[in-house]
Amino acid sequence: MMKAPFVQGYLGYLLGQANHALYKGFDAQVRQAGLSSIEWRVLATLYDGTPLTVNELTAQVLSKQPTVTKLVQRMAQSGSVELLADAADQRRTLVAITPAGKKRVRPVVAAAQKHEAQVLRTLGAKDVDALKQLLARLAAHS
Amino acid sequence: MMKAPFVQGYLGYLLGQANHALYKGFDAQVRQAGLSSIEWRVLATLYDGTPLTVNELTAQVLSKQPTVTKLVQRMAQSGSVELLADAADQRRTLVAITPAGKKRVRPVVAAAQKHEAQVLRTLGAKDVDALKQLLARLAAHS
DNA sequence: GCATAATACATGAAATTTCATATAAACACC
DNA sequence: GGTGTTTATATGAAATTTCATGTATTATGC
Repeated sequence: MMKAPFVQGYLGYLLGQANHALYKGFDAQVRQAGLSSIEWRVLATLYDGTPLTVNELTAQVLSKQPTVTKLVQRMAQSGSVELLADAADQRRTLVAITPAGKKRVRPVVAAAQKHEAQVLRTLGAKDVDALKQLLARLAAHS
Repeated sequence: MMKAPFVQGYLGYLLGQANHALYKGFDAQVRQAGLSSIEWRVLATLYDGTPLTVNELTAQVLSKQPTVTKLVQRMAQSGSVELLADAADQRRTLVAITPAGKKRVRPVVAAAQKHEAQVLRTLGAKDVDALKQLLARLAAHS
């Protein structure tokens, strides 16, 4: 009997694998909308919320600050987002989704919701709920 | 009362956030060992298992094949891994961890286990177990 | 066994990400 | 209200990643 490799039971590994598996399910939709995975994350985050600062967005999209600065500059060029000054603090740059950006992600958001519903049916609503609770707790204090 | 933004309840988002939060906890250890996060994933995956092909490794480290090809070439230069031919299939390249590579990750693996134990105490063993089960199911069919 | 298709990996050029650092605005305190 | 500190973002150069495609090897159907 072989001892299971270290990573197999490691929480960080399992999280990564689950995340990857889930994303693969509709990566195709993201590409079809002409988006990269990180652009998808940006637009999904801004989709129905208020504008965020570069720093806030950095935390949301799990990347580094210079990456996000340049990413949103490119996305502003392509018209998906708009960069605004913050009157209350001139150091900040606010990032807002544009109507064109919304239009572009809308089908992907719909696909994501559909995909989520599919997972919900597969795993069962109760378990998905439990999973979300646990993930939230993990994100909160670890 | 404000409607919660779409992403807040989205499973993929929660997975990403949890993953990120967990990793931040010992990112410092990884850096201290002179590793990037992806090099850490490679070495953790190979740590106590058998050599893997580039393709297998690609799935494990959640990246693209050319990325992994070049990554392991650099890591072979730096002595952390070794690239071997597969006698059974000459198209394949096997990637194995070297003694030097093991030595370099060992403290990080230890830190990871310690960190995991910490999370276990915080969330409770039972819940962590449930979480792992659910993640495994999610990774299996989504 | 030969032709064709499929698989596994490598590679060059282009795009993106990252690190280190710069800049500029707000804050703290005397 | 000036000086030092911290915070928020930008930027240049270097490193990495990605896309498209190339090459070599194995599998398949005839």
